[in-house]
Amino acid sequence: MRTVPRRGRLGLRLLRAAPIGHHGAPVRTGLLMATNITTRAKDYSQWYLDVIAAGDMADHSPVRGCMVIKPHGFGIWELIRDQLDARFKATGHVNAYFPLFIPMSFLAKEAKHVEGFAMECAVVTHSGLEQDGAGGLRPKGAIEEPLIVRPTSETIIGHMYAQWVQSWRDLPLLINQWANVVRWEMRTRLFLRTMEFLWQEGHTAHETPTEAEEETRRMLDVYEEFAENVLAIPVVKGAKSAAERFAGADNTYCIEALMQDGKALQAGTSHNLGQNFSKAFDIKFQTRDQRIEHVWTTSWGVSTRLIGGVIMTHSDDEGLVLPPAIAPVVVAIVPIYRKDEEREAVLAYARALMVQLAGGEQAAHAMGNREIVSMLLPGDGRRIVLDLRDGLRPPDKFFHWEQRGVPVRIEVGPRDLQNKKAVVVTRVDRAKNIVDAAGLDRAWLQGCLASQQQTLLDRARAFRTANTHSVDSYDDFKARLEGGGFFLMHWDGTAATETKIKADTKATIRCIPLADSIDSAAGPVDMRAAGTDPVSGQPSNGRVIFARAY
RNA sequence: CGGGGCGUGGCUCAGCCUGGUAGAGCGCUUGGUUCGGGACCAAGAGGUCGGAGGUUCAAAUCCUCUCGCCCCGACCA
Repeated sequence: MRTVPRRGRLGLRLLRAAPIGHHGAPVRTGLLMATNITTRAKDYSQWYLDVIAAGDMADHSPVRGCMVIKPHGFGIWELIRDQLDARFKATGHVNAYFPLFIPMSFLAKEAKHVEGFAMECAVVTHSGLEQDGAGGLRPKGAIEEPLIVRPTSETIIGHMYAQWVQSWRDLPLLINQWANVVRWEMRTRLFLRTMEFLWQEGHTAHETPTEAEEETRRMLDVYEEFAENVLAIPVVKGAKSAAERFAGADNTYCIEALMQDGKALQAGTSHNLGQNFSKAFDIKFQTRDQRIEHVWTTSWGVSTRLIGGVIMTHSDDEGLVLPPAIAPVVVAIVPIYRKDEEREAVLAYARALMVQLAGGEQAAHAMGNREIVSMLLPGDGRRIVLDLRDGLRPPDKFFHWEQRGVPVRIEVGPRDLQNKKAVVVTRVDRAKNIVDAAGLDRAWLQGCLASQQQTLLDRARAFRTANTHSVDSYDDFKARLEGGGFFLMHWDGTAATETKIKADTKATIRCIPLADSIDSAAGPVDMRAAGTDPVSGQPSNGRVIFARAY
């Protein structure tokens, strides 16, 4: 149930922005705060849902656990997809498409895989419908072998690879697919966990275990670089413990991020599947020395969950904050005028500004709403919009674009026209500045966006560092866990200890970091130094990251 | 799947206990005044109260079942 304060007739509009905002950074006061968004402090889960609603990103579907991704949310996904895809291509991968339906028998071929996914598979058992005699319909014919809707595609791709690979000359096989998958989840959350979600899954086959491991690590590096440079989300690369490993993998690597509420989010995974699937699906090749061997495979993926991670990393109590690199709209120009004479002059001024920002004359198009005119930024899919809606007054438009996370808002009115100025408001800090309109060109925009991108990454990194703690006693760990964050703690490497900690505290090993040193609130922490597991008292080879996770 | 909460115009909710012919605010439409951080006036449109059964002269209200959503647990990208 929503508990959002309703916008009152008088009183609530006078609420002021809290002096402490995102990540403790000061927020400029004097700006009204959103009244349709629950604050993070009051109810984090509700805040998350409110931000999505106010940002017009997604809607609930009539089917439980599924979501509709609305144009603004999908625009974010398109920018993620395109920029990731470019990185996959640059590392030698090509795209293909494998089918949604997988024969049920395929899943059974890899023992651990079936164990991991059996319970969350949607199963197609019938084809066709017939009247049920009570005004409704019922499934008609049972099909011979039930089909499962892919929860992931290792099996069907393994089956195909077995037919495509004969020789070492066919390797490596480097294929990615952009697809939807279905996992029958008990509990769902928009973007973070829905029954159907969009993702990419890379599936590669290699000649040697070394190559497969290199590929696994290479794609992990791609994810890390992408998360930091495009999503502005700092991540820790690491290996999963056996308990958290992908069903069917020899080794799973991941990138882990820390959300504003102190919970961890697995943002991407890369698996070294060894020969598990090649043996299950008989993917064999003739080696350079004329032996027959099974290939070594990998798989790696990121999903629409990344959007949830972006929301929970950057957004504030005023709504969505987007890293400019994935903002479908980067600039919203809001014209301000009173009289008709002013209107014409201001609109002409605003239009000229839009052209100047876009870097030259080009066709403008209505974006959905006929009164919102847009120009594409040359060279990428992002837009500058000019908000000509007559029915809304400027403040309404300010909130509209602010809550959608648009990085730059430019207000132009009669005073600006007279002085050749414009009011520029940046989303990351809500700072308002009056600047010379002549300087607002494409180069300026690129600089402004780059600077906001950097601010977001720096801010998120500082937050993570401040919420990363080295702990040496179990009591200390348990005491501080409620405050959230990453906990760097010694672990004896046994599943028993891991299970006990999870049962006691709900915290899990997020990863065994690859880095030798990790920054904590108290300074760099040596992850490799030997020590003692505070839970079991057994010796430990190094620290791992514990946290409560999404 | 267990525990809790909730389904009433597009949104947020009142009405339910104590049955009697459906309300408010916001939003939307039209006209006017407005417009630099969520305006105001006037006139309108819009709901068989999640669904199905039942009790009753009469059900948003009582009973049963069911569907969905949110929160908390067990499982997961």
